[in-house]
Amino acid sequence: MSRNEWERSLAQKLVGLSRRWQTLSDQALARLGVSNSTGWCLVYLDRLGEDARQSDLARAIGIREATLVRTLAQLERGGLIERSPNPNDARANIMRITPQGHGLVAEIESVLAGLREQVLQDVDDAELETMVRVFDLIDARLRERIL
Amino acid sequence: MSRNEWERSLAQKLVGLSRRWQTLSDQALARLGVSNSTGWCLVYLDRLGEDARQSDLARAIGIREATLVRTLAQLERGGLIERSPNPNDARANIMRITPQGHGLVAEIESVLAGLREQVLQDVDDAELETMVRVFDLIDARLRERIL
DNA sequence: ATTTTTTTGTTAGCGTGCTAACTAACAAAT
DNA sequence: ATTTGTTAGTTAGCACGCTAACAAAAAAAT
Repeated sequence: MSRNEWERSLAQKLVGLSRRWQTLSDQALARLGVSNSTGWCLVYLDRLGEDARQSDLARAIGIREATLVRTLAQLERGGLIERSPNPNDARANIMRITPQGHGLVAEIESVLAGLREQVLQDVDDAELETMVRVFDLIDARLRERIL
Repeated sequence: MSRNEWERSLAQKLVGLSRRWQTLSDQALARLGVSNSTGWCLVYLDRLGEDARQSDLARAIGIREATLVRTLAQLERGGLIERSPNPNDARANIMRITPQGHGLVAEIESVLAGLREQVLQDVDDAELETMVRVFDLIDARLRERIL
């Protein structure tokens, strides 16, 4: 197997893996009434606190602001967050997690952690750290080529 | 950093990486008039030959048949493939790559290989093979939990 | 021969990422 | 003070994955 074939194999498996993992997360979170996307959004919002901007949240999650808008609207519709105008800056919103939403955060993290544990059970610590390190290398190259 | 934190890190980076890689592939292939999805579809179709079923093609690419239908329609609209009824089986189509489409296959593969080479330049052979191996481990667990 | 099951492909509609183009508000420069 | 630029958020519309439900044909079972 040539280097090129290994590379192609990696690229293909990466994409399929990512897709399946997200699908599985969606299924696992379904009984909580959130998806992988909305769930992560809630978790990060909780972590960042109430003085975070939507742009901060988007960056933390790794999506565009424009994409986040829809996700937030879904969470708001579901009664998990509320948005109100920011008195200090009329452009910005203040995002607050409702009590109902707050009660979900820990559960979401727990479900996702359990899923990861199962899915990664065959991967030892050294391999795990290698993967993360290599992902960072790859991501750096991707980011410098994007745009 | 706990095992759980490493696992979360891996999951997050995986998804972001996959998304960015696809975006970059789309950009790189744009001047050929195909996207990452339609490009791969054409490449696999070429590889499988003309007696392949749409279901075979979908499985090879790793997407659902229903998803493939739209992709094939795009390729057909672009004049890169043609579909005609299969005389041996009235349910099935015969998919043929047009001369124009055929001329693109090698170029698509070349562009994608070049991109991979750049993006993976910091990853040595051992790491590459480790990644592929671990991906297979993870994928097996994912697949056994899906549905 | 008829009924039942499986296969093949399709449509419809959802979810979630993206870019481009926009408004409104704030900040900086002149 | 006015112009110019930047930042925050939004909308509109595209791409491409998915599931569910379907029609038509083929294959298998009775």
